[in-house]
Amino acid sequence: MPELPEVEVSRLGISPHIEGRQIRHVNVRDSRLRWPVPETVKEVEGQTLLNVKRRAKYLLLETHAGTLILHLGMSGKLRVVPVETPFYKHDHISIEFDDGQSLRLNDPRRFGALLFTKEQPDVHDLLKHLGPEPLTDAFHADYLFEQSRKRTQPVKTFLMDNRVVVGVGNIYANEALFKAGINPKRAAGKISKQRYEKLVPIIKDTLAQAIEQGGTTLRDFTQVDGAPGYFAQKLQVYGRGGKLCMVCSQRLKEIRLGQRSTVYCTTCQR
DNA sequence: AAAGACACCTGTCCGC
DNA sequence: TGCGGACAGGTGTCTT
Repeated sequence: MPELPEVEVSRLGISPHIEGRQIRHVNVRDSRLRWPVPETVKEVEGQTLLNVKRRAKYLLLETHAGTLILHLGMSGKLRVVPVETPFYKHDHISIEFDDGQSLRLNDPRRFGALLFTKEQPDVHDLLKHLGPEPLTDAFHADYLFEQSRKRTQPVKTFLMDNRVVVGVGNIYANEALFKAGINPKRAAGKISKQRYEKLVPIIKDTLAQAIEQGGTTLRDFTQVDGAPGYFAQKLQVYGRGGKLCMVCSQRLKEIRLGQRSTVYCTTCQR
């Protein structure tokens, strides 16, 4: 279920338990993820896990021998449990450490991925074309405005394009556009710089707040598994199609853009 | 070149 | 209660 906030919360949750530990064994219980899990993931066995980084929604587990690239897809979850803990259904990967703990990847839909690269991860095919991180200074209104010129696609699908900016998934695209008062169908190239100046901080705030909230409820990944913390955040439009707008009480409209459900207020969003 | 459709897969929910 | 169909937080790849 991860959007960027949940991936970041996952990173924060697992890293204190596994960073600095030696990897004893990579147990691939089911290699049928989005791409077949390659044999090369075994190259990290015996290595010390140096750190857990994140780029977009990819988690990067770095060792001196190379980096594991892990993606949670739509339904992936991570938890840290003692190696003797019985496997759950859909526990496809178990990375076992020298202290008797293991990192489990549970992913019912198997849209997630586990890959390995010896190179710097940012030159990997999956990562090299990614746009800026939304929470860094590289993502700013001038940049987004420039990228949007001549683009006729709806602003919502534009925001969800990883080459433009990473980490804005369906929930937060809906929420940010509502807060910014922008109709998600509006052509990205026809939106003024002023409106992008309003939108960009809203995207940053929305993601940052979600990380904070997830962090409070999902801090400890050694527990069974956490409820998605960011659902605690009040979602104003996502999942509320047909219900009343929390601002103006008009009925919220639900449409599909790029095959994704899109909810907005025809009064508040122009 | 850009935009949109499709594909991958399992679980859940809704209407009949 | 059972069954078919639609849908779900992502994203690479194919088709227009």
